[in-house]
Amino acid sequence: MTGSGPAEDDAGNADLGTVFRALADEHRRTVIVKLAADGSDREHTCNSFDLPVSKQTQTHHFRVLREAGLIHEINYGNRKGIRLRRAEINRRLPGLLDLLTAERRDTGTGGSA
Amino acid sequence: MTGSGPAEDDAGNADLGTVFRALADEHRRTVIVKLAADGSDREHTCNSFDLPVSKQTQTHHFRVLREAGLIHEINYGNRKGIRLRRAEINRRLPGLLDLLTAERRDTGTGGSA
DNA sequence: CGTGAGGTACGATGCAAGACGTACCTGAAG
DNA sequence: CTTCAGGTACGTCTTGCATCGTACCTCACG
Repeated sequence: MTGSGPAEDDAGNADLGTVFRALADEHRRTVIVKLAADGSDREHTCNSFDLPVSKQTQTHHFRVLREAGLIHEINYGNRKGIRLRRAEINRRLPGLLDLLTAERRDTGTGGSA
Repeated sequence: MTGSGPAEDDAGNADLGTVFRALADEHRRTVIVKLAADGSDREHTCNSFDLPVSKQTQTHHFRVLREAGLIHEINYGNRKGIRLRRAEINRRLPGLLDLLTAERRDTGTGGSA
């Protein structure tokens, strides 16, 4: 079903270790959360995430997320589109996106229960 | 004083990064999966996991899992009990244990449409 | 008290990962 | 073609982490 994605996106085989390792980084988690919070699967630009790191490092993070099967990277030459693989994630890892978005909503609560 | 001290175990404040980093390791994931597969919250001994690492490394892994709020370590002096914090996990991270156990069951499927 | 198994603490080591600098590529705008 | 912004590739530095070695602690057993 990965119609648009040829061979570079077939990271649907990534194991849990790869996914957790990708999501262990706060910057990468921020990307996924913003993507998931959008609700739509439309493409985002890299700048829309405001990551406080250099361009090279951003490229690295997006690569890790792609290899973990969490996002698609649509290459337009001198521009790039980032798209959440929501369907695949919900199929292989149901509840994962809920965990991520819930964490962000709960940030700062501090109150037990 | 590692006994019933609650302060050291209140890792319910551990953020998602700590949890994902803990679960990124295969050995630690194995521990949680075996604990979750048991169904009961009874204590397990460290030897029941058959981790292919030295004792010191096992101590390290259990420490990481404890600091991530995933397990309790009951200290009996010269022996230790490991107990899954199922209730807290399901409350703060609902679906997480399902992700872990599903991965183990799904291993080897690889049936991509 | 001595012995032994289980566990921990501290240090060292080897490897993976995050971050950046430099250089280069790609496409749009002039 | 030149310029410029966005992206990438490679090398490097630094940090973090998994692992083990050595030494020490704790309790049960005799």
